[in-house]
Amino acid sequence: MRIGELARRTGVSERSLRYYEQQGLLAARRTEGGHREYPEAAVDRVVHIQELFAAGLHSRTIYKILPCMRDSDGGPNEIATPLLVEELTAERERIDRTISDLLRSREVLDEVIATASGQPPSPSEAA
Amino acid sequence: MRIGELARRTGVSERSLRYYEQQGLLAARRTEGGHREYPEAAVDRVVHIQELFAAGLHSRTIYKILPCMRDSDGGPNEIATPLLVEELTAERERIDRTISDLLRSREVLDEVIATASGQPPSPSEAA
DNA sequence: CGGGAAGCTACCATCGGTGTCAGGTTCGGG
DNA sequence: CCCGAACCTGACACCGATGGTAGCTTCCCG
Repeated sequence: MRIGELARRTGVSERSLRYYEQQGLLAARRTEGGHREYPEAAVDRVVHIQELFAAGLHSRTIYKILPCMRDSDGGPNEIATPLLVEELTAERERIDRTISDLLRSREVLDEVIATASGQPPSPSEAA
Repeated sequence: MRIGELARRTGVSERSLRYYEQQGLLAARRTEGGHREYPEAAVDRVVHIQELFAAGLHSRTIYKILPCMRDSDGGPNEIATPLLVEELTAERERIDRTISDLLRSREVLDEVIATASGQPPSPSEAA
């Protein structure tokens, strides 16, 4: 498929898809005239990429782990090097901290919301 | 206390503390000569601010919810307006989505790490 | 009172994914 | 063949918290 369809099907802008390619995250064959031609598997791959971006990983990190993921494009996988594993472990810890922050902040929001709803901070009923 | 001590005690840079003030998040009395003078409660407040920043809230949003938080500086609180509640609810949903993304991405990382550690996720085929 | 530590303001830089525009080329149905 | 839709490359802008520098002032201990 071409870039327009891929964008539509993934909800990712064409701009971003080209950026992913530039970062080495997403390969594409080219037509004679230079237009990108994506395989079906590209849809899943873009979804994966989006997830990792959403988790705050940098494109360079994603670049390194993509070949180590299962079913990244159906083929067999590479194995992460010890160095990469170390990096991913650090990333994992960062994610854990972020989740903790989010949970705590969500509680704060809930408290403010509950208070405004006339319920002093003990979550029982919602209006 | 002055800004240096507050920075030390909260782990937040002086630069950021001045930024918080500029954004209306953190008030400070001034000495004759113009130096900032913070009360003890500022430490807690900065911690709160950091948590909310860490959760991805913008300073403008933090500005609006700070007066609605308990013990923000020990005094009585304002009650969030319906409009603010709506905004906070949206923010809450965003946080929920972010947490989901993080959990999923963490699983991905764990899988890659586990695979590299010699433990294939499903011991059916070993290449 | 002198001098070094600490503060002040103001400004510019950075990061990185994404939006957007401009100007040109390719594609493909009618 | 023609033309509009789709695509191409390249460049610039943005967001927003934070880092850093420069040049000057204030603070406070000795």
